[in-house]
Amino acid sequence: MAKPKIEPRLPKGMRDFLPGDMLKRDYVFGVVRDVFHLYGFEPLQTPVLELYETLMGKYGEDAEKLIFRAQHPGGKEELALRYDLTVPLARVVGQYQNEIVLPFRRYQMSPVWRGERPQKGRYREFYQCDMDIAGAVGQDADAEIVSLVATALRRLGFTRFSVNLNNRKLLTAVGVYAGVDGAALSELYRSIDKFDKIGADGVRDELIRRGLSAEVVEKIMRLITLELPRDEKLDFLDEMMGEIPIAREGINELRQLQTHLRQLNIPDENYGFDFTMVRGLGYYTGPIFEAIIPDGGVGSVAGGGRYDDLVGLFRGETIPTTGGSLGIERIIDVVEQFGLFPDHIAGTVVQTLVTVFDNSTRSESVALAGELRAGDVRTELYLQDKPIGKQIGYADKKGVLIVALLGADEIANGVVKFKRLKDGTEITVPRAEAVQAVKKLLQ
RNA sequence: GUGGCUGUAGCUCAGUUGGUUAGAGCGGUUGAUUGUGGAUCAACAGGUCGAGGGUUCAAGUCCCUUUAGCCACCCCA
Repeated sequence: MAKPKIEPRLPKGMRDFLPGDMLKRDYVFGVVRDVFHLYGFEPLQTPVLELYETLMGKYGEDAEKLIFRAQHPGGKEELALRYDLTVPLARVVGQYQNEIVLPFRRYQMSPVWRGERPQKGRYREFYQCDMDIAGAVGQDADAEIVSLVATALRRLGFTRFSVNLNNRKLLTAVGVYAGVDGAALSELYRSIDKFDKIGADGVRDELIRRGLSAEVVEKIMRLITLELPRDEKLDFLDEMMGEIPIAREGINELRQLQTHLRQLNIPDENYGFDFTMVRGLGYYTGPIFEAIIPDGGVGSVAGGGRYDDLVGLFRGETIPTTGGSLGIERIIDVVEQFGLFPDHIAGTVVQTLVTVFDNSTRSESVALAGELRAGDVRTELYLQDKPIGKQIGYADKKGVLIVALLGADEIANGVVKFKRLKDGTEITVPRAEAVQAVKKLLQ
């Protein structure tokens, strides 16, 4: 074999999805899309490229170093690949004030790009599945998002999962309670967020290392590591911090959220409170959530929360907004890991391969393929000149369920023979009944 | 940005304290079998051993540099 002139390879952190992968991905995207529609969310698509200035100043300094710049020679606009779907949404809500009626529910399933060092489960191009409601203040809106996430996970076949709830306002209150604010507060969040990874002792050590007094650290630890039944956690927080206005606000919001989730019939075991859960993005202002699948080994599979100030950056007024994102790449991994793909997601879309015996029968095979397609049978016509055994072998390797055999004998008798490969069943039927016969064999 | 591991056939990988012509499995092609696949058997094709430099009589193997990939940290989905 001659060495190819160009070595085939991908840019760092990019992936190809071969047909077998795509069929699985399309299935997951399809389930999720149906759930979006079920909850009344409308599709939105925005360009891959945004003006650089649209993206700047939204994600924080570190994140912005990861934004891909995009330019063509002589280009006058400063362009960049979108970093997420939330900022484009905010731009859209600011830009189409005549067309968009609030509250605006939209979803978007699209790739985003980040110039990070790739590693397991992290790529430079990956899909996000975002749903957001712009222009809704109440916790009924937050509950819609959480409920949607729970429904999507259920429909994908997960039963044991938990949506963990917290509130940015409570985290702020913890800071007040502990006498920490400003930059030290975000450091504090960062440490608390590591709770899952390094445990209570690890967090305690880190907080002390950050210069907090032992007394303050103990106060914080007691608050965030509550080992209480869910329904008592908020009461306890209320007792401890109820005097702090922002805490009272946060607690009330979570109470309302919980009430709405009950009304929406979300099973009790599928949500709970976790006051160590922080969420990275800086723009959250109210209730936040993260969905975890036990034993999934991938961290959270969905997350989101309320961010009341972001959209206002693109519009003269504040538009309270809440939303979330399904970690679709991780979800696909876990669906695979748990074996939750339905049987009909096979390695091919082809239901029937029409074989060609030789050039004298080719036109009849072509005609048969046309007839099967007219009958809505997904049909591939064999395109090379090879022995019939090779053609059947090709179908078998590819995972095609049925082959159509149409030789001189069959043509002379006006019939066609179908063979189901998994069990070798063969039936011969008149041409007029071909579609019917295939559909029967497929069952 | 920091650290660790790994680069040998299309893919997954062996390759001994340095020693003659670098191997296996899978995959590919052809045939045993010109109207019937999976199994088996046989044959064939396919390699500047990531790149560059060094040590040595001799380097896939040892040393240095470099590059790419993977993993962990940071951060995040």
